[in-house]
Amino acid sequence: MSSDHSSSIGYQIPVVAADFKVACSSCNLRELCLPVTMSEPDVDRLDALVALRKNVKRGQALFRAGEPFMALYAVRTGFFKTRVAGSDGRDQVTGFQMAGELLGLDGISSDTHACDAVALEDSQVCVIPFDRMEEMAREFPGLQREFHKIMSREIVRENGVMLLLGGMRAEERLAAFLLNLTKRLHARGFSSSSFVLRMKREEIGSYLGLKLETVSRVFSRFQDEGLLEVQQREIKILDQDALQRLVNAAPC
Amino acid sequence: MSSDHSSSIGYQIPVVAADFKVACSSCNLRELCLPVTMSEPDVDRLDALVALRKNVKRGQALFRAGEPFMALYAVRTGFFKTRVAGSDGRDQVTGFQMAGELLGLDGISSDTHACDAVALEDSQVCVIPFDRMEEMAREFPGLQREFHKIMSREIVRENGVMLLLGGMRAEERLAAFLLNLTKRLHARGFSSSSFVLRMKREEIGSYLGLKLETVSRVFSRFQDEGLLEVQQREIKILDQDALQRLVNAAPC
DNA sequence: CGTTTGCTTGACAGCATTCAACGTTGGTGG
DNA sequence: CCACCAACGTTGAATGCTGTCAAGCAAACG
Repeated sequence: MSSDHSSSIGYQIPVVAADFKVACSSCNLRELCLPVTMSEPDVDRLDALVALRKNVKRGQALFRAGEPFMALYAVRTGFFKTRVAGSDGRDQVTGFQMAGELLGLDGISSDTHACDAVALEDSQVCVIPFDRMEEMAREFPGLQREFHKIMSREIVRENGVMLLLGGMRAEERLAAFLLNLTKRLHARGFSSSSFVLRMKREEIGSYLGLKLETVSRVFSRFQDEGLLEVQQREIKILDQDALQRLVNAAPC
Repeated sequence: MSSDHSSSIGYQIPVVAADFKVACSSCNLRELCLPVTMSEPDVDRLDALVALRKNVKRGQALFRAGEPFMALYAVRTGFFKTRVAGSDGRDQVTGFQMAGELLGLDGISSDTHACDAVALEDSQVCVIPFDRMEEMAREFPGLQREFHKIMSREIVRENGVMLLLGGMRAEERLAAFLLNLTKRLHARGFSSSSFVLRMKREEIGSYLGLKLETVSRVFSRFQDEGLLEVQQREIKILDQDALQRLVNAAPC
């Protein structure tokens, strides 16, 4: 949209014009992001790794399935969803990413992105050219190890989602989802009992293998039972233990 | 069992006694396994990476969730399933692995295995000490890149399973499962139209988020419709295109 | 202030699960 | 060799959870 406009006034504003030169060494997300285990002097060297930052407006795609894979992206601010498209138009939300989390790992396997990454609110990411990442991983064992851990963590996370999708009932799925959110928000210094959902019911439902009406109904049921308060996207967790018990509970 | 016996006759046969010293350079799975993209001389160096082979009898676990993570395992012969355990005893099969595929990637994230790997038939794996793998990956960009692709491929595979578990109906799930099997068997030089399932109905069901009765029913329905012949675990695909159409078909 | 988008709630239908019985296979021992 | 048992697979009938369809409401946006 903005590029349409710029071309109409006679010259093209390069994409990077809206982006920023930055440094890991001075980033407040260091403890959550790639450099988490790296020593001080090594992190300085990382500054050569993250070339620039990139803004993504709410609703825009950071990348789309089929596009060539060049870089990983670390979420700096904002919130993303990733989704894969089924052959018939169905799509499945495969994850939600917040500050400090990495996007684009799916692209490595075939040098082509396998999913879409869409910003759910105005966001900013650090662009990590993958070739350079691998070069530096060869030089810094700490970076190499951390990167492998991040990929493995993603595999383990998806294992957990498979468990959820494979056998849990609607209430258990939503409880697990909310507990996962609270945990990640807490790790980032936000309140884990009171927060605003960045995604709509339909996106939650897609992620959890439910229809949006079911998500809405379960929210209402949780509220009736006093487990939480819900008003549109505003959530207040009232009984975290009860949610935890739901996740642990046997199916029948 | 054999170690019980050996201790009863007065001395302990070390675990590695049943294992074998081996070389990637002379392995017939080179085109399917880790060294797939590596040049001839580099593969020779890989021989230092794969220390030994290990036999796993049908029903035995190669590793279990909670055990310390030390090595990756490349399936040489046989067939495995991986499963995660839900907190209440439910478990979810997260994958089936055949020759050339890697086991243990889940363990990297926390230095602890996150799932069980169980042999579905007498099997043999190559043991790849992970520390050494990382060392060599720093030395050989080709190995590094291939390893990253393998991890990414696992993430993409799980994305696909999420799509399947999240929105597909029983018939579509089983069709997708069978097509995936035929593809992998074909890549290994086996018939893709006639094969024997290595897993039971319950394990297929767990992987697909279905009960074993449903799996059985859908097999029967496919047979009635002339898509395949099924007799216990023996499968003969009669109409692969129809199965493909099922997977592509819209839900309604 | 009206329109659009997202959320909630109700009634009904459908697909998969549950429960149960029966059939088949393979191994063991009489 | 056959009987028996245990494990696995098949099939039927009934229940139930979630999906579907539809209407109404609330919030966001221009």
